[in-house]
Parts: sequence; structure tokens; C-alpha cells
Amino acid sequence: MEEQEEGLPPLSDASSSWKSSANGASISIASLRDLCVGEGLDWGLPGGIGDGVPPAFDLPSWVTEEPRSSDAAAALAASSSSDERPGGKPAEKANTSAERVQKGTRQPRFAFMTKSEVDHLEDGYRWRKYGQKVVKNSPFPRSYYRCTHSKCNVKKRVERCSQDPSIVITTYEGQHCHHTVSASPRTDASPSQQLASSAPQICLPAMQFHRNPPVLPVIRPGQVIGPRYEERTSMAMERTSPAPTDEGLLDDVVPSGMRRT
DNA sequence: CGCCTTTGACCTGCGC
DNA sequence: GCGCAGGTCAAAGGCG
Repeated sequence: MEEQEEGLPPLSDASSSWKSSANGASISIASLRDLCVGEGLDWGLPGGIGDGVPPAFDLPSWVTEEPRSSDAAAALAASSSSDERPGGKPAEKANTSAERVQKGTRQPRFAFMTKSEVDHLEDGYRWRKYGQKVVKNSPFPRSYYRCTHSKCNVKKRVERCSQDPSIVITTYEGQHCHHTVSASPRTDASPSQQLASSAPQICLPAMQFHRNPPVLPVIRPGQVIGPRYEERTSMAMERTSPAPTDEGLLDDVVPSGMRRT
């Protein structure tokens, strides 16, 4: 993953975020490509959906479709090798590493950086927490969620940035096979009402970026992103001038009924 | 009662 | 082969 440093844009203008009108949480998006660098976190933000930030480099193909390298394949395979083992019984797991890799590489993954005090961000879908793990070099546990939709195997991981506890990192993996949250019997509110009443909110099932992936400038480790972004945005999920290519994207990922305009 | 979170155990991959 | 780390399972308990 050494080549990731090539062609990276200056950091100063590389931002894209939304700010929650409810609690001021600012939301950014990063690529898993950046998440995978581990210790030397290079947090990417999609300039393509920022406020006028020009695309600086193209996403590697593996971010959205397949790994482009063995490292990426391994990373993806390792994290998603059990995607298709309902019940998690060993006998149901892929029998060979090749099979596991093949299964594991099909899930597009994207990450959001969110400046928020709450860990689990309402994004329009319903999630069930299935695990929590303390990760190395981070004082904060990582939580694992799965979409509650019966036929949807989208997962997401939520963790706090060890360098800035105010930042929540949400990594989506997979692609929703349904459009939006199915109203829970437990809640009286409609999905849009749930969205409207909960915050911070992100309405970007990021895996749908695979059709129109954003480009990702990078934030250096330790760089504080929150306040600066908050200065740049005013409303949650509201963008005054989406990039032309994002209009369709926004339409795709944020059902019109869910959008707050 | 159904859904959710919590949490310890287990599995797998990887590096040494 | 062993240990570590990440990811997942599943039982137990809580909550509305």
C-alpha cells in the first residue's frame, strides 16, 4: 500500500463533511483504502463530495470492487472471511483460503469519519450489534454491527479515533439489498422521522459509492478535522452545491423521502 | 415477547 | 508451531 502516498493532494483544502444540525457533529468520509494503513492512519476524505474540492486522485479499484494487491486482498479476506457463514460453524466456512479470499473481496467498503459524541450513528438503516473488541493501539473498543434486514449482510464497524476521541470512524462493508430502513415495530416513528429525530445522521450507505466512487484526499494522523469542518458546513447532510456526478449518487444513497432539505 | 446489547469464547490469518 | 490480533458467535440479560 505504499503507493497510496502518491499523488495525494495538499491537506489544507481536502475536506468534505456534513454537520448535524442537531448536535453539531461533523461527518466525513474516508476510504477503506486509508483505513487499511493501520498505524499510520491516513484518513481520506472525498473531495468529490466536498464543497468544491476537486478530485485529486482516483480510487484504486479494490476499494470499490476487488483488491488490487495481495495485501488488500488479505486485509479484506481477513475481515470478511466469515461473511457467508450463517451460524458461524466451522464446517460452514470456506474450506480454502482461495475461496475465502474470493468471497471476501466482493464487499466494497467505505469509512466515515464523524465528529460526534455518540458512537453509533443513525444512517437510515437498522443495525444489530454482534460484537465488540478492543483493538490494539486504541483505548477505545471497536463495535461490530450487522444490518438487521434479513437478506442484507451489510456490516459496519464503529470505533473512535485513538488520536482524537471526538471522531468516530464508521466502516461500512457490503451493499444493502434494500433501500432504506424498515420501520421497526419497536418504534413508532417513520424512518424519516427517526432520521429527523436522531443525530448525528449520515444518510450515505457508502457501499453504493461503488458506482460512482468519491476521490479521497488525505488527512494526516493527528490532524484535527472537526472544528475546521464545522466551519465549512451548516446543515446535516445538506449540501448546497453537490458535484455534478454526486447528484445521482446522492439520489442513490439517500432516498428522497429521507433527505432533509 | 421480541429485539437489542453485552461479553466471553472461539476461529482464522499472519508474523516470528 | 506458537502467540497475537481481528472478527464472529451465541448465551444471557435488559429494555420497551
